[in-house]
Amino acid sequence: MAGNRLDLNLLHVFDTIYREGSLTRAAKALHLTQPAVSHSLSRLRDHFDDPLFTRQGNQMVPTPLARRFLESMKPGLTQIQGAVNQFHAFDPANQRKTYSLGLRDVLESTFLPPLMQRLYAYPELEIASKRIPRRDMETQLAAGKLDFAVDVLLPVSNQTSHELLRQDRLVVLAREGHPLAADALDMDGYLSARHVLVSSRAEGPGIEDFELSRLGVQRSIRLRCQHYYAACRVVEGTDMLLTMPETYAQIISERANITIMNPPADLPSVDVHLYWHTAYGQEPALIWFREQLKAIQ
Amino acid sequence: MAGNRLDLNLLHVFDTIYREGSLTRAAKALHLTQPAVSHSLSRLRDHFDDPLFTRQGNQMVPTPLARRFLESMKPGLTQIQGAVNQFHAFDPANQRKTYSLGLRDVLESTFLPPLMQRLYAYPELEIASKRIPRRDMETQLAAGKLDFAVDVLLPVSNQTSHELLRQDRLVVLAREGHPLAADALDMDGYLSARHVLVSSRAEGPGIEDFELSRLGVQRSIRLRCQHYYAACRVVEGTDMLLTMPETYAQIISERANITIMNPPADLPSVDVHLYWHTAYGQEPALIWFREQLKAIQ
DNA sequence: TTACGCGACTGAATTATTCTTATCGTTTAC
DNA sequence: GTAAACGATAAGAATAATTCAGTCGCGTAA
Repeated sequence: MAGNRLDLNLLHVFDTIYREGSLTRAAKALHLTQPAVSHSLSRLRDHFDDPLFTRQGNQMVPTPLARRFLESMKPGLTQIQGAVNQFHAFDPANQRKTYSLGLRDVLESTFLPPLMQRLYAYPELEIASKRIPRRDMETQLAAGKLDFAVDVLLPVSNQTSHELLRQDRLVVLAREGHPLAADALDMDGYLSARHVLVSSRAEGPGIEDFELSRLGVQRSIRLRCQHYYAACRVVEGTDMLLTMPETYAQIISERANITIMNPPADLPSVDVHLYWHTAYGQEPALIWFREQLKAIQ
Repeated sequence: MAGNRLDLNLLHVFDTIYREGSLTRAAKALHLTQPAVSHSLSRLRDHFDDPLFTRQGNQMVPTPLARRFLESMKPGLTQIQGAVNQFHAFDPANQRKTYSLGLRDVLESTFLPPLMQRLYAYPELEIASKRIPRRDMETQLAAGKLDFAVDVLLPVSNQTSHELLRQDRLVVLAREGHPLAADALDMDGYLSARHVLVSSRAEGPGIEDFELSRLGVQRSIRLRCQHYYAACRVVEGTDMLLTMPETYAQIISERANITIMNPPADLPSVDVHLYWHTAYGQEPALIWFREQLKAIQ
């Protein structure tokens, strides 16, 4: 590469050194020898006039400039790799690939265990789950910082595609031996109890409350908290009821003294959708991953 | 480059051939010889197993696959170039750079003329203005398809930065010789007339109507349309009034038989903001451009 | 139709770059 | 304290890219 323009292939090397924290390991990952990587690094150092990585103990620690640089070039590199791979089949058994997922807390517990079980056969694949604010979901997908996001139905621009992954029925949880758990739960019983509401928002009703008010009734919410797990602990120790999605309820109830009951009326289901950037979603590696996600339902 | 991984430097060549539509011109732009570019192209052809560009007459036309590929890799390439340039000063006089702006129709007329006048001294710079739906603004900024967007104040995620560019006062327009134009416009006069409302939305009041209803009055809107220019033509030919931002009103009134009046009450001003992606905005070329935009106020 | 010129392609030789092998100096861990 | 691990460096080898020279195809003009 003539001129002062940076050799783009060095970006791969830079990214790998950053990820591996070692020239030797980076060399192995790149199928090169250690001196080759060392030379590439020195070329990068010349270009940026900065050491980029300093040796501390037995790992190469990035300098602040290196951090800033990676931060701003990594999404672009991911996109380019995706664009290039678009025209070649994806081989999950041999190709290394990191998928980054946006999952809200509850979904981590319901999705990751079966997903990792399924992906265990592919040791080269790596999953990174992040919790991101809803408002940032689309921009992160568009910026290439996130491959997929899983969430309830949200309004999105047409640059973002989505697909229904799972419809989760709402069920009611009570402690084992709860007086209302003896028979099928009816509306009078449901309304006579005190309730826990789990919501990430600071105020406003839950989706089940919308349906209840449509039926002309109202329940008495005595606790509002952010996590279902905490709510279940409360339910375990009191006579309060908790209304929540069935899948996660099943998982929690396995290790808790909790009974799951059908709700006293037809409540709306929680629709869990998979989101991805329309254009980047053409990449075979991402198409393959979508299939895996759908298969674990 | 060993292995089957694509040499990333070829992407620059690909992009340039695409842009120039000719190997010879691409070679000049890249400071290479024509056969060098030809060789690079044949390497790309091997990799993609596709001609990518076919000669038609005296220009190289991209194949459908080439189009698809450019579409998906161009944003990433732009981002990477930005990330690399981040650490080197920007020289607007000699460096080639294309800025892509998201402008809504009205803003094109108010921004582009003074902007291009200011940028005329820099022949290497290129501006592309696009109209994009509001909902897509953030994702396009995040995807690197847009460098800047200019619009009224909108809710954005913290990945998008914004800055107030200009506060535009609302004024009232009437045809020259309109009976109400003889004296200063008072509220009784304003309300006695029929009004045109310009809005990109299909329904709902304008911002001036919010203020009027706060004052306990309501005006009579008889026409709702999408463009101020069309609305002015209507105003020119009738006794209807139009309330709109002053800057654009000044521009239109120069070539129309229209009088500009102060509104009969303090109306809220239209705040025009400049938006950009927080991370990419660190690039010197973009910082420089922001300065230019602010300077033309 | 033919001649001319432009622009893309090809091949061989040269040049330049990048990789590898071998070795050294540090640092870390046992 | 010693061995192992890791990154930097030097010199030679291999590879890849560039240039030069020439061919071919196509469009344009005589």
